[in-house]
Amino acid sequence: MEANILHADLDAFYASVEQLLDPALRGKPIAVGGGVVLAASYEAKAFGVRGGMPGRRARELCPGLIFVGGHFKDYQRLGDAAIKVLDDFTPVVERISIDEAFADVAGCTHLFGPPAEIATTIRRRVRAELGLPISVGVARTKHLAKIASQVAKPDGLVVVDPRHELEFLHDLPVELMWGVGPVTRERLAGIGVNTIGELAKTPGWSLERLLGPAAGEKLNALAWNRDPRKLETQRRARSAGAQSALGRKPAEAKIFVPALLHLADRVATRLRTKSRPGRTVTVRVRFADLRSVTRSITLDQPISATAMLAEIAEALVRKVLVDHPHEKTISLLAIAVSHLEKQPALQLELPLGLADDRRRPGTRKGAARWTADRAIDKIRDRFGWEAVGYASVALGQSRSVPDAFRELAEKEL
DNA sequence: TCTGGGGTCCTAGGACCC
DNA sequence: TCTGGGGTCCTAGGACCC
Repeated sequence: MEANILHADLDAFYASVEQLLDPALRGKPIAVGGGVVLAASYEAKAFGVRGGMPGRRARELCPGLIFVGGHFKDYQRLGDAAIKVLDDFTPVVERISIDEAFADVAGCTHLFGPPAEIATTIRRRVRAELGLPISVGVARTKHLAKIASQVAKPDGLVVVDPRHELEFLHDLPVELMWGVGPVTRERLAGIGVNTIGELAKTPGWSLERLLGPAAGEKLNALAWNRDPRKLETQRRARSAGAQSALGRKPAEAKIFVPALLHLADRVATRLRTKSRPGRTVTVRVRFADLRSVTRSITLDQPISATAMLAEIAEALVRKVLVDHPHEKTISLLAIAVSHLEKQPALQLELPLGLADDRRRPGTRKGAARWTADRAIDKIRDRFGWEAVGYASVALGQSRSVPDAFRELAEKEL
């Protein structure tokens, strides 16, 4: 069995793009974002600056930190271009995010040489054609290839010889494994397990007791590099959602009703565009102390109408507030739709003549809404998102992340 | 003026059916 | 009639990833 799986990962992607576009930023600690750090350059990471960190905290850690506004269109363009380089070698590419993908080169080594050579060519081309550093890991399994690319960073290549997989793996810390975050790392440390080798030696029943049946089984398999996963080139999204941090707002209808309408508009429009209505609606309400609560309902029929989604979300939020009568302040609202179905575009939520029951959204009211949504979708197709809709005044001021950044994170439905 | 926004998967309890 | 078991779906919460 050869090491045919590549994992390619652009280094500090957004920050590298900024340094590419503005040479004055090269070699300097920079952060993309403002209120919150969306990405940090390696120079900034050296000071402990991390993605997701509040801007103020980042400035404390790194006094010379330079904040730059995001060139989101360029991120999309350059991320796509980098993945396209992989596509030139093999059709078996699984894109994980804007800046990261797996490729299986088993079928093309006769054309392009051994996997390590292909990886070297990919790195050279991305550097020459796009001006960006990219790290690549090469191994026999996805999990190992992913770890190898992390080890290779920044701007490196690591090939794991199939004869020496466990030697490579077992000295590494457990948190390099896919699926081991802060909580699991601490739990493992509690039983004296810090490296992947120590994890491999831990009996299965012990891991299962500590982490649950699925995680125990999975981690043991990964620690011995028994990772049977194949590349999935055509993954469909299983849910779609939108959220908005509100700062601190009173838990009142005049706040959450318009905010939910705005979120429902974002989500439902995406569902309609892709003809993927969904049956389960989930809302999340975060309180002032950052604890959050969810409520969900699963409908008999899938929905994608903006007003319908907004109404259901509103009912669920009211349920949350009834269950938490002492919470007077909310700091975030979220709507997600799951159990997505695939329906022919013209069949969406046409009136079915059923009673006006919340679980049966195909009502007479539904017909008018369907028409209204279609009208709004059409206007936006021609004149852009801002031309019409439910732009929320309530969200206007506190919107901390540009819409363009949200769109980068959206998965293809 | 105390931390973003998009996702995936797992768990556990309860309802319900066979 | 009572008891039990298995499977599936729903709901709420949580860990994790980019």
